[in-house]
Order: sequence, then C-alpha cells, then structure tokens
Amino acid sequence: MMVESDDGVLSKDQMGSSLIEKGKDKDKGNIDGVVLKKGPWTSAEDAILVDYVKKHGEGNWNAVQKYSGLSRCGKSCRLRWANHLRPNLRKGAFSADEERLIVELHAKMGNKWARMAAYLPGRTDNEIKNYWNTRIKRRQRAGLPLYPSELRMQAMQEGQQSSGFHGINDANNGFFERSSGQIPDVVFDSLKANQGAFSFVPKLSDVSASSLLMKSLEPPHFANLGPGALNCQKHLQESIYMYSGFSGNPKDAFSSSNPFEDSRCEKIARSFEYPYHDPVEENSLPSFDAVQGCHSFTNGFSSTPEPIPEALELELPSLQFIETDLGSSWDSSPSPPTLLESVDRLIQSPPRSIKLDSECPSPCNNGLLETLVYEAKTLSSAKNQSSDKSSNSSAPTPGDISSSSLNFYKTEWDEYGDPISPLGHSATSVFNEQTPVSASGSSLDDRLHADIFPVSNFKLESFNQFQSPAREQEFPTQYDYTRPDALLASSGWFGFQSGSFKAQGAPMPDSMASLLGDDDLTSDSKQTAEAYSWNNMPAVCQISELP
DNA sequence: AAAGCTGCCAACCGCCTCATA
DNA sequence: ATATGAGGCGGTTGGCAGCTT
Repeated sequence: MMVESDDGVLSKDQMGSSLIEKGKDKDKGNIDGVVLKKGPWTSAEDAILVDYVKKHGEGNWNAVQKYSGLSRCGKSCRLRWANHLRPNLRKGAFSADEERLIVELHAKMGNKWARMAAYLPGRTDNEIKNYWNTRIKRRQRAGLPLYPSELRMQAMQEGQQSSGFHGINDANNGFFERSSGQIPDVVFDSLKANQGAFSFVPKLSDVSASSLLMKSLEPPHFANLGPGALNCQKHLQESIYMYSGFSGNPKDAFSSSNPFEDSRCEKIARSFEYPYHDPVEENSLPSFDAVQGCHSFTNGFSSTPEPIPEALELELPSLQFIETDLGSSWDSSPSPPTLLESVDRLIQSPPRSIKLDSECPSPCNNGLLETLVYEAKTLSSAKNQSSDKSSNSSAPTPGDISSSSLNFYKTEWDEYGDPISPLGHSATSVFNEQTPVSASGSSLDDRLHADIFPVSNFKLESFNQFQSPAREQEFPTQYDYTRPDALLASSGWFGFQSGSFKAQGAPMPDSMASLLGDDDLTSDSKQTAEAYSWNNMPAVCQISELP
C-alpha cells in the first residue's frame, strides 16, 4: 500500500484517508481545537516522532503533539512508535520458529496479542494478530484444524506422561491463569532451541484442549453471559471462529466431500507454509461429508436441514457441541485422537442437521444458546417419537432425555455411515481418550476436570439462561447446575449419564466414573472427586457459583 | 487484459485498566 | 470515593499488491 513519499507528500490514498476531523473529542482527532491528522504516516512525521522520543523518551504521547507540533493524537503516536519506529523491531516474515511459537502461545493464551508479543522479540502485537488472522482464514478455508496434529499429539503424549498439567492443579497459577500474566515455562521450550526439524519441541503439557476450551470461556467471554449476553455471544462466536477448522466458506464446505478435490482448496492448503508438518491432516482432512449436513448449531438455524451459506459465516461456537456419539467414541481405536484433536474435530465437525419433525419451535436466528435448547428439545422429542414406535414402553425419565438423544444421534450417524460423530470428538471421547486406566487417577482426573468441565459449565450457564420452569423440573434443584461436576453427574443436559456409558459396553474409567457419580463407587471417592474437581476448577467456573 | 479474490499490512476505533488528582 | 486522563489492548477496517480465473 503506499502511501507516502519520502518528501512527505501525501499520496492520493493518504489524502483520502487522512481525514481532517473537526469537532470531535480528543480521542477522535481534535485536541484543543488542533486538527489532528489521520491515516498513513509520512516519513517526515516519523522523523518528528523519532526525534521527540529521543529527546523525551517514550510515554506521555499526548504531549507529542504539544511539543513537536506533530498533528497526531497520542494514541496514534504510540502506535506508530511501537509498531514501526522503535528500535529492535523485527520486520519481515515470521520464521518457522516464530510461527510455531505463535501457535503454541495462541493455544495457551488465546487472542492475547500483546502478551504473545512479549515472547517474540521485535515483533508487535499487531503483526502477530495479523498473522494469526490470516492463518486462520487459510486454514479455515482449507478445512484444516487450527492446531497441527503434532501439537495435539504432543498434548496427548505429554498428558499421558506427565504427572499433571502444569497449573491445572492450581487454578490460580498455571494453565488457566488469567491475571498473573505469567506463562508456564513449558511454552518457551520451543524457544530454547531449534530442536532440529521439528522434533517438535515444546512441552505442551499445558497446551491442551482446555486452553482452547477455556479460550472461549475466559472471563471476559464467559462472564458476559449475564448482563452482557450479547457481548458474550459475540465473543463466543469469535472464539469458535478462532478455533474452528471448519471453513466459513460455504463453497469449501459443501462443494466437495473432500476439500482437496477442490483444486482451490488444495492450493490453499499447499500454500500453508506451515511450520508443522501435518501428515495427518494432509492425508485425512476432515471430510466435508461430515460438514455437508452441517449441523445448524453452527449458525442458529438448527431447524434448517440444509446448510444455509450465509449462516455459516456466523461462526458460532462449535465448542459447545458435546458429543453424544458414544458408540464411535468408545471404539477402542489403537491411536485415539488427542485431546486437542478432539477439540479440533469437535470444532471441525459441527453436527449434522437433524432432519426430523419437531414440535419445538425453531430457534432460527435466536442464537446459539437457544439453538442448544432447541436441539435438546428436538432430540427429546425425537426420542419420544421413536420410543412410541419401538417396543420399548418404558417412559423416559427426565434423565433419559439425554441418553435418548445419544441414541438418536447414534442412529442418525449410523445412517450416514459417518464414523466420526457429527458432533465431533468431545467430552465423551475425550474422556475415553484421555483416561487411561490409572490407579492414581490424580493428574488425569485433574486434567479431565479442567479440560472438560469448563465447557460443561459454560453450557450449563448458557442453558440456565434459557431454562424453562418445565426444565427446572427435569433438573432437580438439588443439583447445583452451576457446577460442572454436578452437571455431569446428573446427566441432565448432555446425556452423560453413567448408565449411558455403561450401556456402550465400555468400562468406565474410575476417574470418570467418579465424576459421573457412578454408584459403584464409594461415596468417599465421589466426594473426593467432586471436591477435587470443584477445587480445581478454573476460577471462572467457580465464579459462576456466586450469586 | 480485465476482473475478482486473497494476503498482507497499517491504522483506527472503542473499550478497558490503572494511576493520579 | 470519585473523576479524569494516559496508556494499553483487541477488534475491525480499508487499501495495495499479487495471484488466479
């Protein structure tokens, strides 16, 4: 883009954009009647600013205009200095190491560009942000997960080997830390050395699905479910957008069962220049078959059996999709997807639209949360219908609703012959995948709690907002549904009924059983598990318990 | 060759936090 | 305790360049 000439003459572009605005407040370009310029900086302006900083140092940016005569607002000066003029700035393309680190950092921090920039010397938050946004677009377009399989695999391996996720045991310090600004050292292992051609460096024990999940559940996002529901929705959409490997491009999403059948996608994918070699994704890109019936969770048009292109761009938080396909999830795959992969798939594979007649009104544009409620109702309705048809005359209990939903989904998916749950790998599969039979059960349980429950909790909060009196009956009040463990134990919302798990013929790991309130367990162990989970819940989740 | 698309980049905007008066 | 200003941050926008169709 250009812009400026060295003699400071404005280009036509600059002339057009260097607005001279009058009558606005200081933030809008007018200080004490002095008209402040906007738009691209000229080299002359740069020189003035540099000179000013040399003399006065950084800071007090609003004084720049006063002392140097530069017709720029303080903010603009600060930005210009920080992003372009300050010494030791590193320009040019990101190196592979930098890119890798960005991915890691993003997995950990989310969109905390400034914090990320602190670990990329010479780079600015703006650069990182731009890079990330571009990267997201590319990967989304190609239907690739946002995080490479190595990263996810690493998370899995680390998770199984380590004694526990860093920080997971301490909700205030580690992985979910939100206030300290500290980052566990593990993140920087990748900085310590170029450990060869991606012997994939970083210890990602703390870069797990939980980070992804928590990303969308961060206080600024999560807490807004109250008065700031709109904001929350926006943030949630953003969050999912960020983590969605699912392309928002309807063409990409629906034109081909294999994105690489689309030459355009192929080119895009090949253009990734991604520091991670990702053979998994290369060879098994998410089948858009799975997307084809794209569950309208993605956009709130849940009653619409056919995908609505426009809606796809809404990028709703697919993280909410808790998998109910226990059948596939409990398959004893030799190499189960990693935790992160689970999240990726969870994100990538929005559930299919369910074609069924429902008495439930469509949530249409009412948003994701309504959609969730609607979906639950729909599934419940479907179950009731199928129950009527079947010989099973047992009346469903409230708790059965979710499990019936499971069955329904399973049936639907079986019909499609899709081995991958349309809801993706989510909680159940994650449980399965991430819960080796462990006598100690400690760290893993912790991780599970931390990784899974935040989502559940979020869902619950979301759900609560739309909870009807009738539903309140379905969800007995003795459950504190603001508590994710209680949620799971109750099986009320997403069908995590212990019986459902058992019905799948898969042994329930002790750790999970305890979470789910398995009756076979002693009350002590359940209490321990509950206390454990609750005490280790990220603060954001516990906050929700407050009145 | 022209139009369209995408990536990249710079800059702005609004909101938030924090320090200070 | 409150108001105000400075600075910081994240989201968004808009324009140019390069590539593709």
